[in-house]
Amino acid sequence: MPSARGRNLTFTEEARRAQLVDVTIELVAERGYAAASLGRIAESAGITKAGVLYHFPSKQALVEAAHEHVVSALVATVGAAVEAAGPAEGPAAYIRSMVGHLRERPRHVRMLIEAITSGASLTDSKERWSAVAELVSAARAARGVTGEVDVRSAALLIGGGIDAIVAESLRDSEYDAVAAAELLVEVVERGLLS
Amino acid sequence: MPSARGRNLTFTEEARRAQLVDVTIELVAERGYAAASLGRIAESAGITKAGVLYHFPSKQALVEAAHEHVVSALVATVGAAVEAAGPAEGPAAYIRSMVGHLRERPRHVRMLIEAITSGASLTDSKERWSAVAELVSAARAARGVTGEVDVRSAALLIGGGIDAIVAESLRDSEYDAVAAAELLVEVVERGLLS
DNA sequence: GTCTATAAACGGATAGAC
DNA sequence: GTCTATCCGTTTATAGAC
Repeated sequence: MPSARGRNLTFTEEARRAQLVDVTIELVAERGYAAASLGRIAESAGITKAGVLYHFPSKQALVEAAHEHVVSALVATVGAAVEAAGPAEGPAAYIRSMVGHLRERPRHVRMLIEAITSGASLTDSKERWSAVAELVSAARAARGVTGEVDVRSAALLIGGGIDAIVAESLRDSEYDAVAAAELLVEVVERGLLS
Repeated sequence: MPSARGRNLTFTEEARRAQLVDVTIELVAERGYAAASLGRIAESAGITKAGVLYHFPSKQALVEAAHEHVVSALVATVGAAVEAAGPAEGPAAYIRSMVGHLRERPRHVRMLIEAITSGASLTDSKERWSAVAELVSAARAARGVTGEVDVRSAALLIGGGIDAIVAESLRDSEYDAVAAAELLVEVVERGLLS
């Protein structure tokens, strides 16, 4: 894959880039976006500000790379889980895999939050809920459920529930996110899929 | 009420403080926390940076005052609505008043988001969900519902749903947040209160 | 009460040495 | 490929005039 630098990357370059993306995610996660300055990123990586800017043309490019990395990991996991499940179980698979994936990657969660609140162009809200809305529609069709439901709102409620569960398990590691996800699945089944 | 400055405030001081809190909320809402610098706040208020720091000892103090203002308005509205409703209708009243209040105050929403993501000490997550959890418990008792439910998770799902609805209506003013709130009420009734 | 002036630190980014 | 050195803008905050 050609890189953002317009040529192929050497192995060491690739490794450095990956390391920089990694420390960026960590810094954003632990101390917030504002604290993730070039200086601190460089320090965490063991090089200097200028060194960082050799690998990425600007701080924004680095942050975007970090954001992309996090999103790619998420969609890969969740996409596979949803496809593995049948249409009738799509929403449940989505909920379980989202909660499972994010619960195991607290640093990714912070990164996603910052990206969303910073009005990131990458995070089209519609992109998220419309995919979930289709899962809901497909599940209702597969189950032969009659009646009308606003699938957009249904999707938003599912997404909001997931966010809340993940956020809580981030704050309190004792919180049983898996059980909460099962409750959400049940509520969705009873309230939206029947 | 004695002020943070350790004495009573004159009327003009009070007015200035209120104005500064107001422009702070507006700036945070429109351009994000990072863009709400002392300089821009001062400019928006028609005075200078030093002038701002006469009224508030630091930028952080000003931001905290703005945050408190927003939270106070929210809890006053929602608290009244919940008390006006009976125990059986507590969760529904909570959902409707939260969505209604925040939908009418988009700037407050942004302020709240920034406060939460900035790891504000003021926003004890437990403080929010435990109050809602009690509403759920009371409603179940008032309705004579049997069976066990994790009220903490129930409260989190309600809160997450509200957040998602409000966020969406913030992004798309065409979105029917009131109808979405009714869907959430219905889902809660069917999935958590029966 | 609000101003000017200024300090001191930090932000991202560039040039050029090695 | 990474460093030193530097630039320039911006930030919060203070001192002291008016």
